[in-house]
Amino acid sequence: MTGMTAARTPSTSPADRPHVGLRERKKIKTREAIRAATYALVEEQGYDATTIDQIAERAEVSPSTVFRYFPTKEDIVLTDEYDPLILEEIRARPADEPWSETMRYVLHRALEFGMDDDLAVSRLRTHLMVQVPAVRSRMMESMSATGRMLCEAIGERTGRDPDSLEVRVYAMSLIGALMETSMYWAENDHRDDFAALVDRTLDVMEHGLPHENR
Amino acid sequence: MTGMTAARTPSTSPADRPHVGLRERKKIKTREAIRAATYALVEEQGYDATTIDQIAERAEVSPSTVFRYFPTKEDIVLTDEYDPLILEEIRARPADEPWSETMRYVLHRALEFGMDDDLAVSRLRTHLMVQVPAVRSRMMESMSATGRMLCEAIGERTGRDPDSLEVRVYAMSLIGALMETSMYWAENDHRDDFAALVDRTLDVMEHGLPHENR
DNA sequence: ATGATTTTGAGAGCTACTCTCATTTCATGG
DNA sequence: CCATGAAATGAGAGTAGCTCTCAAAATCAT
Repeated sequence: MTGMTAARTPSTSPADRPHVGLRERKKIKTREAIRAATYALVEEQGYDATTIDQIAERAEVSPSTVFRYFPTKEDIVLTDEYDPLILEEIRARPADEPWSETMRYVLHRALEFGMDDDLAVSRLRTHLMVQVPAVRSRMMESMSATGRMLCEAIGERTGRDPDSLEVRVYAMSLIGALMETSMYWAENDHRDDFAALVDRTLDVMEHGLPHENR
Repeated sequence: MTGMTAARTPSTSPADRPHVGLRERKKIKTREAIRAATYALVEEQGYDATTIDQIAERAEVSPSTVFRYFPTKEDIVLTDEYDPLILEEIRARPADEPWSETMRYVLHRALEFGMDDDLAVSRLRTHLMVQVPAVRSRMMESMSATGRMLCEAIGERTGRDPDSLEVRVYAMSLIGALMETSMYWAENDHRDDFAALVDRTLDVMEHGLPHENR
């Protein structure tokens, strides 16, 4: 079910902005060339066996350039710029909607974006997350950034202090839960429907462990 | 030939066990020399500025030996061997005790052990956790190992499948929460009473965010 | 086209970490 | 007490991720 391709990116016409020059376009191309090269090489030889030099060679740039675009090797496979989107999505929800419903809705939206975009990449990413400790670590780092964003959102929404222990703990427990959900999904070879797993996760977060074993 | 093992006194007398030879003792000494050297150097110059060579020199071993004792630099400052202790502690609780109370009790016990042991080291560790991404990452890794242990414990205790999504999600959300609690403590310069923070954390995990802001 | 600015490539350099091999240190049986 | 085997150590070479610098090349503004 890969519907919902309605809201495309709003007009990439060149006349849209006067300053989308050749430079910007080349940068984007380079960035994607590096990522594409990395994905290909990692699938061919595995993550550890893939060196920066190889990536640079296949992407037809110098090794220096690779580091100019990505601070670490892990970042090449992990770019998630969803945070601002999620935040927007949260802000767009009616203010009187219960928080748990907002969360559920927003997460499903995020999944549509992230997975529809390229399911293969999502799978590779979660797979690497399970296999390669360095990637997993980097992923946790980036998710804890998402956690801080969540704190802000909760603060705006409920008037609570976003820096209070309670809000921070709540946000990070959610992040930890979702992290584990991704691992579970990948460990079971992506057989489950990820959205369904997320729903079960949110159930646990709302109501605790179910009393019956399944 | 056999060293006559006398009565069961858990004393550390040398004749107690025949096989705690000079070799074992030296290994322990080396291990602690490396750690002590690292702590000292890190407090003098900071984590990143401290190299393995410096550590080796101050501990009076070769750099090779440092890596023989610790797989990574982060591990030198992060050895937490508490997991088995915690597991034992959980198993020792009465089977009909509510899980949340068990958790609360066990965590407080773990704090007594970990903090009383050497408060200064606990502070340095959590401080590094906030400051140095690599240390934080490594810490998260080791805490996720604790999470898997928790899954086992929950399985034993409640008869649930320890590999089920629900149990794993619950365990990891707890781990994430406690991680954030540590960060909060360190970020506020260890001014709060850590045990009290843990209690507030467990409250959030049990009852969700409080409705009133504090 | 000219000059200013940005991006890139080349390469040196640092450090964490691995691997190998010879040397030293401890354990043990006669 | 010494000879033999096993384990720990040190020395050194090698790899790869990552940083920094500087000059060449590409793009932009006028």
